[in-house]
Amino acid sequence: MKKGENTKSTILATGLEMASHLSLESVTVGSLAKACGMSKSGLFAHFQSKENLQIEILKYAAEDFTDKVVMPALKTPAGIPRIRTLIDEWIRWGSRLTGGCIFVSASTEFSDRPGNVRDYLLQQQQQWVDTLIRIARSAIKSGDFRADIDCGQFAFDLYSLLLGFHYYYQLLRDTDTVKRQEIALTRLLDTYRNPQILNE
Amino acid sequence: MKKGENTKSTILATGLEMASHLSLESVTVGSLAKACGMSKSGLFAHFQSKENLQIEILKYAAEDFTDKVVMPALKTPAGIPRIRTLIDEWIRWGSRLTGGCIFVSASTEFSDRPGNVRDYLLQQQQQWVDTLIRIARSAIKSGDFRADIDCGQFAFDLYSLLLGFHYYYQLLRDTDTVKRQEIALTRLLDTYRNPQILNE
DNA sequence: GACAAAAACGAACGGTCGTACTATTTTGTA
DNA sequence: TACAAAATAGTACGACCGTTCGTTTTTGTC
Repeated sequence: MKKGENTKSTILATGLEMASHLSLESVTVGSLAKACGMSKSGLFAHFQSKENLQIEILKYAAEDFTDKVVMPALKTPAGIPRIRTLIDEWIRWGSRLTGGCIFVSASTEFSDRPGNVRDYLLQQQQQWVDTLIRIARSAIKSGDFRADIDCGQFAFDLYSLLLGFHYYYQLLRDTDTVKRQEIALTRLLDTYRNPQILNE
Repeated sequence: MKKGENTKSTILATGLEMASHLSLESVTVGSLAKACGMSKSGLFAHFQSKENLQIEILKYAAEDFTDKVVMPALKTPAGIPRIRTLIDEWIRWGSRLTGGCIFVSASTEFSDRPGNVRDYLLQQQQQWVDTLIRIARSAIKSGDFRADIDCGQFAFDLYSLLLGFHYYYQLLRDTDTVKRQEIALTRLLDTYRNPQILNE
């Protein structure tokens, strides 16, 4: 039987969009049920608690994120091209949702709210930082980055940039955001880049 | 008569701490009243709506922020020392609250929620970006920064860095955050710095 | 087409939400 | 000290919250 699973992913997709638009907490069982055209109890039966619903929304988002952001990057040649793909797809992924990347908003929302949601989110985000670090390492191997760089520092720098983008784009709605991000990214990559040895 | 004003600022201080810890939305009239040891209706009478309460909390926070962050910076000699003071005080200001800088969390919370709270917050944040731009301009005048730099870009770069700090510090609780931020800041300042003309 | 399992529904629960009223207490001043 | 004004409290409201439970509908399989 699979009717249930079908409904469930519809619920999660709607819930994800809603969570991005407002917040994870304000995706209430009642409002989500209304948005899905079903009853509160019918929807609730798929999850066993609201906490579970929130976690499943995050899990659903993470799977989609891996598909649409991480995988395409890993398919791109290691080094700067891979990093560029990652950033481009990150921005594109957030643009599909009304409120931008849900992990950014959920992170600020749950950073001080102990519980399973926070634990799950934290694990996800550490994984994301790890991905950034691994991509920096592969850039060293490919020769694009110098060998003596601090990959953890690179992850910090890059994610800061993405957060700046999110903020400028979502709240300020600054029209120069894309340009600003591009300038900052180019400069950041130059900082870590292996000096080109011409005429060798 | 001034008893009321006294109570009001106690309420706002408690509300600010609560909003930083959880979120602006979850500062409910009931819970805030309980935290202040007074009745719901007694507290509510000071504000005319919850929206108003939220705005007044933001206003209260902004006044404190100006006092403790912006003013000390403006008292520091223009240029890189002023920028350093601004950053140091920004970090210190956020550290006083459980959940870090309230403007960061409120920004992600209200970026997609139309209304007076969002309008007020947006105005505040544009003012903040303006402050960063003006500080960059004064750094040009003081000779610390080159004259050909894009001050708007500097504001973007600097605020991205602060957001990265907030994220690493609040959610990930990475112990290297201060070090990471320091490295990134130094590099950023070097990017904009006027080349030192030695032995002139 | 029968039948069990799965899925969705409807109604109800104790609680809390923001807000509106009317009382009561506390305050500053004449 | 009297008294108006300001501040706080008490109570009640309709709405929605997350959750439970029993019922009904839909589904897949023999």
